[in-house]
Amino acid sequence: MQISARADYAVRALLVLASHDPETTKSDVLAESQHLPKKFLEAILADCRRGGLLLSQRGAEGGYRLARPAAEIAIGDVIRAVDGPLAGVRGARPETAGYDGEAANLQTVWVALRASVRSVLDEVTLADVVRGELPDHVRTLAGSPGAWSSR
Amino acid sequence: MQISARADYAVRALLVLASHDPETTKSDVLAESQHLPKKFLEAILADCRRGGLLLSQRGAEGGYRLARPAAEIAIGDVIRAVDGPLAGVRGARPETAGYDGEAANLQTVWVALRASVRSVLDEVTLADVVRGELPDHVRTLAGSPGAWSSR
DNA sequence: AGTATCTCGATCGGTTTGGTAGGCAATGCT
DNA sequence: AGCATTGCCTACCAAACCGATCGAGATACT
Repeated sequence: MQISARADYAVRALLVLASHDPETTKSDVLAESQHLPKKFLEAILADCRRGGLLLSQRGAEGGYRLARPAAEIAIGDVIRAVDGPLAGVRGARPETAGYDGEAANLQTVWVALRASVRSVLDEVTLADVVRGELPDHVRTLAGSPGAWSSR
Repeated sequence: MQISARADYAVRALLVLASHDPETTKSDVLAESQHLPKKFLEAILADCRRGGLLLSQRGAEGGYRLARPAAEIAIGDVIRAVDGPLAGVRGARPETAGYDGEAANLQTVWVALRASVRSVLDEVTLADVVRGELPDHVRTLAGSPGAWSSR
């Protein structure tokens, strides 16, 4: 249940792109404005391009731009592009589990967990984060007691 | 956002222990009844013991048993015992992020995500899963449209 | 004491992760 | 045409992690 460096960097870079929409921005600018390792970021941006989130332009005056409006790209889309499926059990999808005995109902828990994760990551878009206006559902979660303290 | 083999195995073993409560059960039985690699499971059970979830008895007639009633051990407790914090960003806690610029509000998203994960894993206990009676909140999530299909 | 169990600590090989380096391909400017 | 700029691909590397195992230490029974 960890957000990898790839996912974190990808989201941050796309947030910068979203705020510069629709002009193209070069990777240098993205890396410096969020203090990300340049070459590593390039590899991540390539994943986003292959995932259909980004368009790229080579050569001088080149750079990247969003393939869709920022309001139509969810955080979950970005994570899926760089890390694969949002949630899984031992590398596989929760619905393909096949537990028996006392663990028979465990599958339902994992499915509920995935649904819960999706309810956050698939509802928040890049535009939401840039504008600082998160969906009510997400604001409620972040404002619930103990949300900001470790456990 | 993956459930590791350690976490999956740990939960399944503790579910068996919960159903045998309060008698001690040896790792052999746990491994066979859920088809888990025996020696690997032992290492995982040791983590649970150090985490205060299990009591162990060495030697002949030894085995493991729950340190608390099954209704007072949440799935989240088990995962924390074997994998550390439930949710984090690049190995650190979400609240220690320190984003700036366009990503300033991203921290709130990660905190909401963690709260969402906790709302499932910290509300479901071992006893719930064994009895097949999950909290309403979790049943609603698992029953929501699309919860059982991949994306 | 001896022995059969059973847990515990250390270890190990392979994969993934985070990050770097260099060369090639495409584009625009002069 | 020639050159500077910028993305793209392959390879490489160290460190961490993951799944799994071996040998030793603790306990109970005879």
